[in-house]
Amino acid sequence: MKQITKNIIKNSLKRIFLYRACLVRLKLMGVEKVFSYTLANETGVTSDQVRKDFSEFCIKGNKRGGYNINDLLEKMEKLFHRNKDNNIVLIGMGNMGLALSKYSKFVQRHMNIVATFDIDPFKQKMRSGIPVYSMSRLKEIIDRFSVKVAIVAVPEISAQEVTDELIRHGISGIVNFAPVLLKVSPDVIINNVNLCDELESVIYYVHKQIKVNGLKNLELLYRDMKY
Amino acid sequence: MKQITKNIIKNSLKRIFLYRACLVRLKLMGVEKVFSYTLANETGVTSDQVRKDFSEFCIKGNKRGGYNINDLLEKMEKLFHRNKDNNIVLIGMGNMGLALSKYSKFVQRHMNIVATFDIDPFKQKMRSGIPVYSMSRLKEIIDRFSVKVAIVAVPEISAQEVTDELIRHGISGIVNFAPVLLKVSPDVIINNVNLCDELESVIYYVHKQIKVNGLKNLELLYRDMKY
DNA sequence: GAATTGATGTGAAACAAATCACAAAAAACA
DNA sequence: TGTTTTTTGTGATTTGTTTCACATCAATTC
Ligand SMILES: NC(=O)c1ccc[n+]([C@@H]2O[C@H](COP(=O)([O-])OP(=O)(O)OC[C@H]3O[C@@H](n4cnc5c(N)ncnc54)[C@H](O)[C@@H]3O)[C@@H](O)[C@H]2O)c1
Ligand SMILES: NC(=O)c1ccc[n+]([C@@H]2O[C@H](COP(=O)([O-])OP(=O)(O)OC[C@H]3O[C@@H](n4cnc5c(N)ncnc54)[C@H](O)[C@@H]3O)[C@@H](O)[C@H]2O)c1
Repeated sequence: MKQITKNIIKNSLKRIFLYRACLVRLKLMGVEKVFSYTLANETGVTSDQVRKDFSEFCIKGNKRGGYNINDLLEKMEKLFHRNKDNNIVLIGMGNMGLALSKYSKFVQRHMNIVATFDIDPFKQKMRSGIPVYSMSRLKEIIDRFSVKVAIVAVPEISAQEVTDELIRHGISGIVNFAPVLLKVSPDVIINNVNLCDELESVIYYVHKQIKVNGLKNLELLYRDMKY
Repeated sequence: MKQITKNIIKNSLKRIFLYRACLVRLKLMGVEKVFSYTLANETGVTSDQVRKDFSEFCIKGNKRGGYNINDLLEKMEKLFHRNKDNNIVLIGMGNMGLALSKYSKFVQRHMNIVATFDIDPFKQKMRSGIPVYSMSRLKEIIDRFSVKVAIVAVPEISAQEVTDELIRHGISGIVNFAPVLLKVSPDVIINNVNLCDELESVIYYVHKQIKVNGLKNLELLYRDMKY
């Protein structure tokens, strides 16, 4: 039986995001050049790891000269298709959907939520600048804005049905906030975000730490915390 | 240079959460017994993996008889300290904080947000049933409810300062929604949730898939999606 | 009650990821 | 110009994780 994924984000990709955030910060501070160990220090990984990660994504620096921040950022922009805008739709304008629709960082990173959708007629009005449509207009909007990626923030019970509809209309990547495992064909990318699990795992490690050694057993922690 | 962690959640622990969610569902449907391959099918992993994961957490079943769902759930409850309630504080009652404070699944899983905090006086009133306090009452509440875990949902710029204060008052685990790497001593558990990165990674894989082979190169995807 | 069947549990093997170690290249300096 | 220094880039090694393979046990069948 073949293993299907739940967590599509490779660690190397996650780290690339970390490096980039760090580069943006450094650039704002007027820094122009970094070495692998600069990034390593800032992000808590090793300098070897930084270079290996860059190597994996075919990012090259200058022997002895480190990396030019602008170059690096430009390469990353291209890698993540951030030269052009990415249009996103969001389904479910409840508590979570509303928060996400107001989040300005998405736009800053060229991820535009062009429209949101909800079955509840009371929610179908302009909220926080982004229009809230009824589900009947889903196909129209997806086509008009060439949307490929969607955020699912509907209740657990509706998530599969909404997903099926999205895929039918041409969506091929989904960030899913509902705590269910969506059943999709393997050419659709699903990234599940389960905040209960995130919180619970912290509780697990905190309790474990307290139990083992009154808040002080670092060795054991390190073993579990490595990834 | 030692590698510090960013992603504290081991995959085996994440999978245990998956299994549990599945068990709860099956129990509601009246099922009493599962085999490793039942869970495997439902969660998209292999049955070997299920058994190995259980083995790691010292969970035992019955030779040939599979696992009794009630037993299994009980063992997991204990493993995750869900027999007693876990009190949580939430800092930052903006868009994200508000959504989280209204999320009913936390309570269902015995994770109680006992109080929320904000510097903005306009937000310091009862909202959604949970009180919003000024930061001056942080220590009092943490002590009163023996809080060990906090959710940080303040802007990037304030996250480190808030974290330092939390730790000073005895918090030892944090779920952090601000897109910054918090600097803490290694006995504090930090779990960073970065929703921009989660969305962006989906975009990355979707674009890659399209580029490589007009939406059809599964082999390559599988390689990237494995974890 | 022996033989068969169908599951678990776990060492061994295969695979993947991270770390190490060092060659190569470029800058600095003598 | 030659030597030293510094940092990249990447094979080799180590460490960690998943998959495989099978011994083990318990239920079922004959
Ligand atoms: N609120 C949180 O902090 C939080 C945290 C983690 C996960 N989640 C998950 O995110 C999802 C949404 O949570 P929420 O708190 O915003 O819930 P909510 O009930 O506030 O909002 C859900 C929205 O989805 C809409 N909806 C329902 N069925 C729909 C359908 N078939 N098509 C379109 N829209 C539909 C509803 O009208 C509602 O507006 C849930 O699955 C929840 O488990 C929420
Ligand atoms: N809104 C989202 O969907 C979303 C998504 C991902 C990440 N985030 C992150 O979560 C955090 C909060 O986002 P948001 O959209 O809710 O922002 P927001 O501005 O709506 O809310 C932030 C809240 O924190 C309070 N605050 C500021 N400084 C504080 C301090 N020192 N102590 C206590 N409270 C303080 C503010 O008064 C405000 O109420 C940010 O770091 C953001 O990047 C938000």
